[in-house]
Amino acid sequence: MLKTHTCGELRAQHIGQEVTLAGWVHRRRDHGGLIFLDLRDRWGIVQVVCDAALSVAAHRAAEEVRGEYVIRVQGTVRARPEGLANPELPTGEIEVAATELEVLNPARTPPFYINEDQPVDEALRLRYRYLDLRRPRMQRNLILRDKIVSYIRDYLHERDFVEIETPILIKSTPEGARDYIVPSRVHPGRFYALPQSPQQLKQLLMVAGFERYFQIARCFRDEDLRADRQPEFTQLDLEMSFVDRDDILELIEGLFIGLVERMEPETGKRLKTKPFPRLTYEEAMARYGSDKPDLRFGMEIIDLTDVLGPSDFRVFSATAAAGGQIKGIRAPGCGSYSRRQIDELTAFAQQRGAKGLVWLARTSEGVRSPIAKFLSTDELDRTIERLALEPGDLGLIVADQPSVVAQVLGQLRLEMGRRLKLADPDELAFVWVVDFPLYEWDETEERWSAMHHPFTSARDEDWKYLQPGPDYDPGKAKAKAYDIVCNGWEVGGGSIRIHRRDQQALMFQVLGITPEEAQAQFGHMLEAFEYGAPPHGGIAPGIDRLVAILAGEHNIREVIAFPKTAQATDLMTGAPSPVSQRQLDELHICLKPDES
RNA sequence: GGGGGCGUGGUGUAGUUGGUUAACAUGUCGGCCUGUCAAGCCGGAGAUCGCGGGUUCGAGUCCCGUCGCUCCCGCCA
Repeated sequence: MLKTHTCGELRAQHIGQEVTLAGWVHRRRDHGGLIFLDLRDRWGIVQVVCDAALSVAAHRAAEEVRGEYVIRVQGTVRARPEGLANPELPTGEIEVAATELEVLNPARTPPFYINEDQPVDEALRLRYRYLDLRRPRMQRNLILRDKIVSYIRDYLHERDFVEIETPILIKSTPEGARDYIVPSRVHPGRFYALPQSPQQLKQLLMVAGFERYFQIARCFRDEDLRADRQPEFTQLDLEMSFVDRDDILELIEGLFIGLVERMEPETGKRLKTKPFPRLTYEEAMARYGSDKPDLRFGMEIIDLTDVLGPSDFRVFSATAAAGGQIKGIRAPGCGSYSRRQIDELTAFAQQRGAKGLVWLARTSEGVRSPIAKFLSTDELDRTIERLALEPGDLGLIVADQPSVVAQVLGQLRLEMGRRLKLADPDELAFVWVVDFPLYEWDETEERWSAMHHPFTSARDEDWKYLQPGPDYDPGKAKAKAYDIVCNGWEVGGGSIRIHRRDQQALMFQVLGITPEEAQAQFGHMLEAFEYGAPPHGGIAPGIDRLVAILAGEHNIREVIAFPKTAQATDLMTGAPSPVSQRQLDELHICLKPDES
């Protein structure tokens, strides 16, 4: 090693020791005959004093040194003079008096500050990611990520799980997200796909008899990005045999509770409730307008259809008559919102599909609302009571089809929560959402599609909705599927799988996949199920999202060493980039004329 | 594919209803300086205001297009 100690470890106990340090020059303070260097390595910062009176050579070398130079220093640890300790620094009691200073490598002036936590344009950070990663924020986040992954591995190994790698080059399947595909050189015109998740492979590992499998798995989806979505991301992929839903839920709940509590000293994040509450999908949609509700605050959505449906206000009565809903939320203390603020909220609601937004402010005198004149005293009183409006509160009401009402009020709830700062940033509100529908209707393709994926089991009592016959009604079938949600982020999802060939065939039939197509695309799965597949199920929590939440970051790029931009490019390497004609030829690929 | 936001010395920002030489902080370079720790003091350099076009006597400012970054909708089994 080029160093005997790390910069961060030196304390008063080391006083008198000869040490050799190596690291980056964090800051330099030149007093003429005396130069102070703050030397930084991964473990911390220590002050090096280069005194011309002590070593002319070290002092002369320090005069040439600049920020981010890589240097090696030999010297003696000594106590700082009386009253000159720096309480801001863990090493602040001491300093290293340099006897020798060697520049291992000079550095150009960095394009942005490394020694200050000043905001920098993200494009610049990504272009010079290796410099960005030197900064304390990214060092902290990536080290936290390592601790989290390490905790997860320990937890699962203690419970007899086996970590098994699965291939990155696999077969493309039409279901789900758009695949990243890789051309085959050996087989002209054929392609591999990168896994959207190791879903089928982990199920086959259950057929193989491993019973408890996990993997910290990279997954790839060629879809547009979001703050919580990257084209490649990492999942804790996990599968167990001979389990039912609650076995998976209890395993993961134990993992997350233990993880959060272990990490609390450095994250400052604490659980809002344990054990985790459970909501059915229906409840979540009805009460929070979302299948990933932020439960750090209340502001539940209240059903007013029975109160306002019969009213003389045409919008309400017409909506109720058409099978729609009238629902509202209470925005505490917003009764004094100006016309302008109300207009903003109305525009917000309309952008999300509402035809309009009805508001109702309770004042000390009574009620102020554009629709007050259409409502009877009784209807008004019952609305106020149902919404629990206190004087000074604002009620926001939407009338529409249930999906629109949920969408709009769910978003409005989050928006009001933000405005009123109702969510505690240091609180983690985990919640299970269970009993998802097995299918959702795809409007554009006019067919049923799997809400989770086509290997998800229906609830035992719901298989009848898939059987051709009088009970056939796929929309009614609920799945043995579950999501773990935290602070409004979907942190993971899973299900109990189908393990019988007849049930899998039924599933494909409802999805409109013919037996021939099923054979071509999933033949290996169907065949495997004929060789003694155990009942099994699993879950796949997203590591990036989990780490981001624990790190207090609002974007998963902050917990990924080398992320892509929102346009799925890598500003550091320039990927994606053109390739040579020779490479294309080898792969039997011909570009369209306007795209080459 | 659609909508919103941002783009001004290396970095972070200011720049009024269009009006003289584009301002501030910090960094950077040079000088002075032996107890600083965001060191201090003095001096210097550094911007075709993302790019292209238009309106105008005059554009950082207004309009159109375009590029980049970002957030959201669609999409994400």
